[in-house]
Amino acid sequence: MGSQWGINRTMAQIHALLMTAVDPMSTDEVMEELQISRGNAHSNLKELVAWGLVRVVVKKGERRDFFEAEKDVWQIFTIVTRERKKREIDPALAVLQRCSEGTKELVSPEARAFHAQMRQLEEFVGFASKVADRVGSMKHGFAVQMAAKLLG
Amino acid sequence: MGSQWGINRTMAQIHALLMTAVDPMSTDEVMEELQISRGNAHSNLKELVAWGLVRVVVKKGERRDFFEAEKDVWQIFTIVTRERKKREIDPALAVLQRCSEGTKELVSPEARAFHAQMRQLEEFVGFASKVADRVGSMKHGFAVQMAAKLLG
DNA sequence: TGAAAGTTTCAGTAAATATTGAAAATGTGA
DNA sequence: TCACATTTTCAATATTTACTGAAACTTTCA
Repeated sequence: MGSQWGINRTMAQIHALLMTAVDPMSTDEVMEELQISRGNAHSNLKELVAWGLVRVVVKKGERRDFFEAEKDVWQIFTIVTRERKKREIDPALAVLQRCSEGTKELVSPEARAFHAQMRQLEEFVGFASKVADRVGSMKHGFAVQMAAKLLG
Repeated sequence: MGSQWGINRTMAQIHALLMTAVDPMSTDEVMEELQISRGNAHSNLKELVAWGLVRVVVKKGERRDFFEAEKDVWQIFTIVTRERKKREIDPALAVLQRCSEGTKELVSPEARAFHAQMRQLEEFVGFASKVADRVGSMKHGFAVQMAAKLLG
């Protein structure tokens, strides 16, 4: 499912596997189940942990690490919202601000059209940024209320 | 900018070029400006037209096609919202419905956990689908009101 | 009708990304 | 301290995706 969408196949597979697993799994179990190499399992698990979608669990008496996915759908959504904002919206906004700032003084018709276009985009992306912040920090209950209003 | 994000480099470049161009451009002008092959220019222009982000303009007395980008930022947003819903949310929802339907009757603890997880995901994606519909058909003015409430 | 202008297709190639597997590094208990 | 279990890194390779350029096709008008 997620492979449609920016995320690579293995990472999506591992996430799905952990989401539906009853207990935390070791790297070896993941490798075995999905028939992938150690390096691949390792790097994708690391990435999932970096996203906050998967947690490392230490079992007492066990030396190796076990992994467990966040299963609450709303939690997953807010994590992904925050990460994507950070990785996609924030850098875009920075670029747009430089573009519109750097062309502010130009006077040729083309330059003025360009500047106006950049300003509009900047405004929109800035708006998106604020919306993402709000949504990413909403509690589930509040989101449901919101939804009721929006869809009612 | 857009290359962070699912869209390939050339397509993003062409869109950016047309967005900031004052007049519609021909395939040859696009090729020349971006130093890309005819086939590449052609297929990406076609794709942009399929998305509805670019329109074909026929100039009288001119045989070849000219291309012009939608420049209104809110319009672009609603187009992208609708397209992505169609391409990402709808198919995902279909898969989830099959998953949860197909496991409804199973009784083993693992299967029940799996089913519950699928149900939750299905519910969430269904919600996302409705939100996308609403947002994708909002008028700009209405969205601004909404935003004011959300951010106020 | 046919030659010029323009568009579309597609097999081959290039570029970008993901994956492997083995070696190096790190941690742990005796 | 060493031997062993585990994690991490990374150069080589495989896979996927994008791009080229030339040929085939279509349209238009003299």
